[in-house]
Amino acid sequence: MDGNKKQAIQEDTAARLRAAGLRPTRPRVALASLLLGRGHRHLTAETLHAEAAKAGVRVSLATVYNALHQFTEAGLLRQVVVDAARSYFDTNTGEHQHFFCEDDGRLIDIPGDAIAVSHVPAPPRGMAVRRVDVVVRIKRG
Amino acid sequence: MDGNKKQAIQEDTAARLRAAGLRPTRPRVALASLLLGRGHRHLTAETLHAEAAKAGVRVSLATVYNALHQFTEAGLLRQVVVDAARSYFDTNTGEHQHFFCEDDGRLIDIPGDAIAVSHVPAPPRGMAVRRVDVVVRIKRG
DNA sequence: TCAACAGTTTAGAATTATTCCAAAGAAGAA
DNA sequence: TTCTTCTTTGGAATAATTCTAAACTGTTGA
Ligand SMILES: [Mn+2]
Ligand SMILES: [Mn+2]
Ligand SMILES: [Zn+2]
Ligand SMILES: [Zn+2]
Repeated sequence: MDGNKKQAIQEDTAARLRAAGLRPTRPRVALASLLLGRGHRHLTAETLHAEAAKAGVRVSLATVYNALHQFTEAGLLRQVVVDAARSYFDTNTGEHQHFFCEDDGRLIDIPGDAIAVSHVPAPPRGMAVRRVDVVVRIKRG
Repeated sequence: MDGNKKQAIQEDTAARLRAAGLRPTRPRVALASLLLGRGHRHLTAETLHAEAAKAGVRVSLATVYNALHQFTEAGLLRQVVVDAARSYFDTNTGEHQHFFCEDDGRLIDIPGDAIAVSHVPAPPRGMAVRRVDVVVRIKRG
């Protein structure tokens, strides 16, 4: 990727962060560029940290965790809970669901209009539905 | 609960464990009796450990974890993943789904015949669907 | 009845993911 | 610039869970 394009992406990213009420600091711009640059992805804090390192961005793991949570709060990411051991973050914030491969821990998107959940009962009085998550657990065989 | 009834429950439990290929040891019988005695419940290792202690059963936390996993493997329990922080176990192994209250971490059953997931796409070639989990996340307000 | 083996329990250490902390650094406003 | 407010960060702290190796117990078959 040439320098001009990279800079353009970063300015775009900075604008998104500012719009979300987050200071476009060097670490945040770098992480957000990595995250939001290349289509939809599912990744963990460790994954992102490693990817940043490979891209020559030196950020602490604490900063990666901070950024992931702040981005999620800001609606730039969505957190996916499928495995008790680790937390996944999803750059696809649109309505969709997931296959979760129990063999290798991989997540695969299921378009939101492909799947339908019907007859969800009303929640207990005083409670509001925040989201309906569907996880289709799959395995080899 | 009188002694006779308690003993009857324990003999019943021992039989279930034996049928599942698990030696009916004192800790396992005690835990299984607590778990399978009183209707459907959702609980964590800590919860069960505390409950055992209150019932006068001294078992280590390691044993609680072992038992929960073995019981799950044997089909006496089902594990529910809704919160990245802790693992829930469900004494209801029938087909059903859950409300998850994000305020207090409580799980509420949704009968399996009340909810329906349709148009689940076929999994990738060579993969089989193990289960479809639906979590309706709710909160106050 | 009981030895002997295999499976089980357990205390405590280890592991792992994640969060916390307090000091040093960087961004925005003036 | 200068000042103020966020941010970042290395390292310590947490918390859930797993591991380990030694002690213990259920089962079996002499
Ligand atoms: Mn996608
Ligand atoms: Mn954890
Ligand atoms: Zn996704
Ligand atoms: Zn349930």
